[in-house]
Amino acid sequence: MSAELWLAQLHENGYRLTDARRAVVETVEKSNRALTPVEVYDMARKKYRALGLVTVYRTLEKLEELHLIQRVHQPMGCQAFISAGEGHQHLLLCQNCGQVAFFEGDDLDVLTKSIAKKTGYQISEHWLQLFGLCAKCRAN
Amino acid sequence: MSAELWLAQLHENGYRLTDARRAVVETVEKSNRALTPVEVYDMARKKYRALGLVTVYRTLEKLEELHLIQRVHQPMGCQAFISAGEGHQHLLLCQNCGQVAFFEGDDLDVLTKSIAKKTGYQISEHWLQLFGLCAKCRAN
DNA sequence: TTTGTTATTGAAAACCATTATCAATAAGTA
DNA sequence: TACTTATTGATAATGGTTTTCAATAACAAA
Repeated sequence: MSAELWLAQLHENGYRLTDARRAVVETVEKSNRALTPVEVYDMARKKYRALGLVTVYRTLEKLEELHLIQRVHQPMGCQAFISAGEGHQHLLLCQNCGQVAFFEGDDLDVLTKSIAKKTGYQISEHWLQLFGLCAKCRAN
Repeated sequence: MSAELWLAQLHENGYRLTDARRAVVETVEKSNRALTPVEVYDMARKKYRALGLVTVYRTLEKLEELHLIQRVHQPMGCQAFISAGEGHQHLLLCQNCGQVAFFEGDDLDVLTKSIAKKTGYQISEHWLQLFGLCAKCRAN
């Protein structure tokens, strides 16, 4: 997925293409780690100085609505966003540099069914997130 | 774990036992769903009217520090706390009534190792959370 | 028990992230 | 090119959380 495709998606859904949105989209789409609204603001302003923080919030809101980005939950906070993986994916976070990797892995069905049986719950969703060190950080 | 044990833990760690803390501890320890600071405040004030919201925040902070409670992450927010399970446990949340159930299940080792191999990450932690309907809510 | 030290308290103020308001602007269409 | 209206950034408002501070009360020691 490139920034152009994200912009096309926005346009297809009736949103206008503006310099502010272009700057935000290019920033978030390119990042391999989760960014907070303020981080996006700081970075995107290098592309478009007049950008306002409020517009960052509004644009992130729309990108999340279109499932182009997703919120990342971490012990230190849950305000950061990363470009969303395609289909059902889980996250793997580097605790040192913050880099995010995606992985598929629905070997959870067995576990899920066993838990459903034990607890009487009807399970419809799951969140799985792994934490560790990426190859680069592990080397240092 | 009873409220008395939580209070004992606080005392052992050099914290004083006060009516405010007793009210907060009894409220949180008894709940089978995650509570936000304001919810704790409202509920605990029925036991101790003079309680201040600030004290709720401070007490929750200490309980978390002692691993007696843990933060619960949900799509709608991540400010709520529930009494922590013993040892390594995962959460199962009812999307209707909010009831929380714990389960163990470290069948994740196989998955974790496979992901580590594929991605080059060294994995040290994982978060797993299931969502669904509890038996009672499923019946209605 | 009484006393003294000091952690704890609640109220108020400060803080910070997020959201709402609003007039000016500019995107997209006819 | 002109027109409609979504979008913008600045400002203000909001709401949750944290800090400040003087008064209080827990609890250890006498």
